[in-house]
Amino acid sequence: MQRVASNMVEAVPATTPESPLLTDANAPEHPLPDILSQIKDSYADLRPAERRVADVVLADVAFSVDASNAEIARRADVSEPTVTRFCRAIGCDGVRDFKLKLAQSVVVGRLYFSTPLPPVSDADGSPLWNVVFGEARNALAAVERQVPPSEVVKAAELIASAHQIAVFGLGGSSASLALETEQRLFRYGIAIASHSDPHVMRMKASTLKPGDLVIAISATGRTSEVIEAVALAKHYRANTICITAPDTELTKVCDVKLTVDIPEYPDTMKPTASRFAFLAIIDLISVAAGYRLGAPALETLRRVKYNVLAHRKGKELEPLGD
Amino acid sequence: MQRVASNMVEAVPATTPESPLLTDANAPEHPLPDILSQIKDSYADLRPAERRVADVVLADVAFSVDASNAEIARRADVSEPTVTRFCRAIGCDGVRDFKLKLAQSVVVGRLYFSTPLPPVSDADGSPLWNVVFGEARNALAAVERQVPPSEVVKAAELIASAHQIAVFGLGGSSASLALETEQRLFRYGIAIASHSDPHVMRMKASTLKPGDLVIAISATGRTSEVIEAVALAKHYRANTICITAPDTELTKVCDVKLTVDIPEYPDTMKPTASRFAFLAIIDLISVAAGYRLGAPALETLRRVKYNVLAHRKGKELEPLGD
DNA sequence: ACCCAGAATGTAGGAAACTTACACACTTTG
DNA sequence: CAAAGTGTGTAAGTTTCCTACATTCTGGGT
Repeated sequence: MQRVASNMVEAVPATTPESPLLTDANAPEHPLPDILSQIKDSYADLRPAERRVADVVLADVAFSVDASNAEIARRADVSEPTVTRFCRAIGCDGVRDFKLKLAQSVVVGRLYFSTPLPPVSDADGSPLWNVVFGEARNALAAVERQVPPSEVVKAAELIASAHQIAVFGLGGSSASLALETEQRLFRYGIAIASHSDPHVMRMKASTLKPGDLVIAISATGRTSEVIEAVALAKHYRANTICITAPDTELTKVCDVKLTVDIPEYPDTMKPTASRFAFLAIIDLISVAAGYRLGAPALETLRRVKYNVLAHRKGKELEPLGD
Repeated sequence: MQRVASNMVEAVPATTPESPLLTDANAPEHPLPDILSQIKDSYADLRPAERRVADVVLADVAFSVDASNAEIARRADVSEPTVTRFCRAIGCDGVRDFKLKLAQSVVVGRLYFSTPLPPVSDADGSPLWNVVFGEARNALAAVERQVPPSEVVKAAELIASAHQIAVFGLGGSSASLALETEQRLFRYGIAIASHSDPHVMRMKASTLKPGDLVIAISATGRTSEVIEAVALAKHYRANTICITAPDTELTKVCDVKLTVDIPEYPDTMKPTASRFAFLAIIDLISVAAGYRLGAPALETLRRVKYNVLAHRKGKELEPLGD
């Protein structure tokens, strides 16, 4: 069943699927809409003409906020009702509601790029700082609440008992998080390698055997290359762990799912706060795995640390940082 | 002279007093509205009936955003045109425009308040969790307290004006943070590359010229390879920024020093929490650099982000990596 | 005290934006 | 190759908002 008949849609007021994104209990009022994401999410369900509308909106959000139904329709080369239907399809009450939400979603972007760098004040006020730190904290809190310790323990067990581990992450943040995971775990004497090239990922995946493990990292959970590589690994009976957003494609092909939903101010321009959350998850599983490995890991760690220190002309004791 | 005759107002299209808040020439489009303040500011100039409207709006912003002209009029016990006039009086084009800006102001307000901070969850978790999260939070707080915005701004200026940028980070965390920095900044269309091989670092450093920039990342601030490479870069008159611990060797060879001292619980198993701090610093400088670069960066970023959502198979809008 | 300018506000008609209902065109399938 | 069904546009509502004008109120001058 693809989608309900359009007639039905027009008749029924609007079931309001209620974006599952932000189902937080203590949400302030409106759970701060992320229309742009909603558009992207429902893009697959849209009909051709509606997609043209989506393209127009995504291509020039600023225009769409001010434009009227008719103007958008003209630019997308569709009829006005199609625009209305588009708005409904992505979960709004109508064009007005849509434009309102769209207007709200561009605010965050303005904040980041309203050229004069608003309050440069050294004091406290700058909303920029508030947002960066606030979201980082929220991300941590989200992990704390949403990631069940039992899953972390499961992940640690898989890590501790794996013959070898492959970490997959594609694109900016995920790639560096994958690298970070590798760096954390190899210190325990684990055979681990991170990959951020789709081809290499697939090649690696097809070499895996039972007892091997894949850790997949994706902020969106929809990166098809990663999903395919993981599915491939699974086909060869390797175990799979994902660190991603909940209820996404990626979670479906993984044994252990470490997921967080980060309530975030939606803005494409802004660095995503999920990196903080994922970093925390990586810490959790590596610490847990470290303890799980017990003595051998400790010994390895000690040796690594010793050599690092020695190499540094043995100045002082340091955390295993760099 | 109190205010112009209302007839005049209705005749003249709208002089648009142009909010003096953000009078930047090359502001993207709209200067991010703060209607609530505008209402309060112009309250004195309002006519009695309009003030009733202002009261109603201020008393229940959420209602006003959704309500129609008529509903607001009824609640304020005035006629619809009065509501329209009120909107004009505070500098909007009309009721529609007013509601749009009001909706945006609500978001802006939330940004300022930031972190309603969800109740920091209980302490019953395992000590492992408490340590990981506790230290991550401490790290963020340390950045907030110790890193002066002025230094961040200086760093952003250097980044924005650099011909090319090299990021140096050696070893586990620093290498992935360097990669992360590269990923964040290249989105602005900056020529940037990260390096985590000592030899390559030195080679790169010796190719630098005045106007180029090095960003050095080190948790300890004592990684000799990095320090030497930075010194080499400095010898060739490149600018240098470091992200590291305060008062270390590395800071001595850098122009802009972004340092934090993270008090850590010494546990060999636990990865250093400074990574959270450094990640936050990277966010800050990249956001600030985005501001500094202004419109061109915005456009580049928009293109990147838009194209990252590829229309693959003409079907789904999916991310090309995260 | 009265009247009159002019400001303040409401009323009503009309314009614009948005929505609904329906019809036509184009697929898909038996 | 028809029949069912889906997708989209046309045209006619409906709501929402705005303009023009009428009315009421206010304050000052005589």
